[in-house]
Amino acid sequence: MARDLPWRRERTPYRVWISEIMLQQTRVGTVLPYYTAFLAAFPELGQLAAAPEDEVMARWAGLGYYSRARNLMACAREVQTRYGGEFPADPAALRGLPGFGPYTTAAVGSLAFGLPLAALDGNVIRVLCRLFALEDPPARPAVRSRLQVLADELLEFAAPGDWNEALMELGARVCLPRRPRCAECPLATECLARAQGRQEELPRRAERPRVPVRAVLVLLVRDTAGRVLARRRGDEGMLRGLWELPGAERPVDPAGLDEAWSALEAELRAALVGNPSARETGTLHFRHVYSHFQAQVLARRLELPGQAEAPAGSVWLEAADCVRLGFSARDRRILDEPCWEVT
DNA sequence: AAGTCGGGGCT
DNA sequence: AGCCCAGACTT
Repeated sequence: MARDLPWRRERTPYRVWISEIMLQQTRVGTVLPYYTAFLAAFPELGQLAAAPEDEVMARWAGLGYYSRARNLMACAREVQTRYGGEFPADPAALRGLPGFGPYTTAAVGSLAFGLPLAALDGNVIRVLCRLFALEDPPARPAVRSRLQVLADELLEFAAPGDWNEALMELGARVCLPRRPRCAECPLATECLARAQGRQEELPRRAERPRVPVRAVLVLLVRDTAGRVLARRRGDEGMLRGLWELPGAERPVDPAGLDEAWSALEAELRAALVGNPSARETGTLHFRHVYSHFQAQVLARRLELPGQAEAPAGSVWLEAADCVRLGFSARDRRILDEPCWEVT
């Protein structure tokens, strides 16, 4: 039995599109609340196309892979101006839109328009690698092409949308990455990996390089009025366009973390607070993992007497603004932390 | 073909 | 702490 998910209730191109972009590299359970809020804020494509960038980014904040949100806005505007506000029911035209790669083109094309395109996502890749006992790691582009051919051949042309959804659902709920539930699988008798007892070994994972570590120091600075010091990130680099708490970071050998934090705190407090009477009221430590590095985060909560001038590039935010504006998950965690270690 | 780009849940 | 996820884009 398939799950009852909000984007399955009405398969309109707009709703299918939003869900597919959000679901890229992101689990259903994570997407659900974002999807609901996003559709409430932008019920139709025209409203998304006309929305200010900051508002869209704020709705996306915390989901990650923010280029998806930027492509989403570019795509909405292109569909509006070039296709009169309606997604084109054509594979090549869809594939040319921002954020539409091979998977999303097939997913939106089949689910929203019934186009005969086989969607190859992580779930389907796993199912096919096991079904045909493919030895080669699917991370390789050559293997990916072969999988696409297999998926194309299997595709049920009478109902490509239902077929894609069913295959992905099978991967998500039965053909699990670890401990697949072969007893519940309708393909168990056809599955070559299962016949060989190797369903747990396939697909073969490509080994990953160890991710570097960065020491990160973040300050939650509040004044007497309860305002919080923050700044908007620039237009380049990671997390661009999002808001952030003042912080500093540097690459570090895990053994030298304490020393790195001390140095970072010294420079940051001098540059930002510059006030020796700033009172430290709490501290917080956690690890935050990004795509290609991990951050060891030390956060300090500071109370500043009076109401000082904000340093260049920074502003004092009211509490309501802290809720409304788009902060990354790292800073959202610091802003929402109820239980600081008292120092 | 490799690197960049977030975040969270499960084991 | 490692793994993986309804990937796309740049170099």
